[in-house]
Amino acid sequence: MEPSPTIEFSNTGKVLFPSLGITKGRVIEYYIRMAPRMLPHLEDRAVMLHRFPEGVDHEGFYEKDAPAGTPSWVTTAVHHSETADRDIHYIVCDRPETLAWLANLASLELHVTLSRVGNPRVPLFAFFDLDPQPPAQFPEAAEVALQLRDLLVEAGVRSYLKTSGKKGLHVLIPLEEKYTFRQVRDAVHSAGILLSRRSDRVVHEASSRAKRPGSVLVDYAQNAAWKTMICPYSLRAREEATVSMPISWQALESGARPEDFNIGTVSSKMDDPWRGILSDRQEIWTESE
DNA sequence: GTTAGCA
DNA sequence: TGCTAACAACGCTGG
DNA sequence: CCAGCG
Ligand SMILES: [Mn+2]
Ligand SMILES: [Mn+2]
Repeated sequence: MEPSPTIEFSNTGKVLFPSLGITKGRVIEYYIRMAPRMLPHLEDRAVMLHRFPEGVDHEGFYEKDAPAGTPSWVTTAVHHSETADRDIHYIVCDRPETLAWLANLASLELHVTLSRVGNPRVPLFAFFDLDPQPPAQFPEAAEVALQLRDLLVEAGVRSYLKTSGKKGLHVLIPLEEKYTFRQVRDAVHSAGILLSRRSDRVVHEASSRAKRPGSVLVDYAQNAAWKTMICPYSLRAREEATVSMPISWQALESGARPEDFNIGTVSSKMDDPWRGILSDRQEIWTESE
């Protein structure tokens, strides 16, 4: 075991969300207080950072490879990227100190893989990424999410919902660790096709011609090894400092909105609508109709 | 935001 | 020692 | 194979 780390926080007064005056210190405090909720989703997964050292009004950058200066107590896992023909040393955020260190790097957004870093080809979830196509907004995504819920209920599946923190919604189904991404992606795609038959609002392909304005895309392509999803409770790099928030289906029906959940309103004391998700492992459903 | 490299 | 430039993503699909 | 997208 490495010695207990001490982290030197820098520029804690620097404003990262100008329109709300939120400083980096507030961001660090947020991630420290949310660590109990976030670590179960981070501790054995690769993480990708979306960093904004100059704040959300400036361009950010993604970071996968652990940067020079990564402390020795930070866990990393090597993966060889075929595309880039190089090794990537993914950060594995398996302790609160790592979360605090990432926050100090101005990693406003944390994106996680859908599989364990030690078993990257086996998905932990089926992931429905619901993307409203302008001028469609959150209400349209909510309408489609509720239709998707009905379809999944018919198939006997328990599903879990979160806001993306932007305008979309994410629906997850935790799985037995025995499927390939191909199997899961195909099942999500099929459900998208079925949903598009039931609702004119739904589109199931991301091609530019298929993405009709005002529709909601059921984006199945995110179900792949080394693709990522915004981590539950991660901040989003938006002016409003919103959070990707796990919510109940009941809350969605009652008119919950993405902007209800932000750095000022979210705490780890709130009820957890995702309690038990990581042990609620289910079989892939088979659709009828 | 941090580090490597150079004056 | 102090300053500054460089650097920080890739997997997947459609065409 | 490349461009575009998330
Ligand atoms: Mn999305
Ligand atoms: Mn998407």
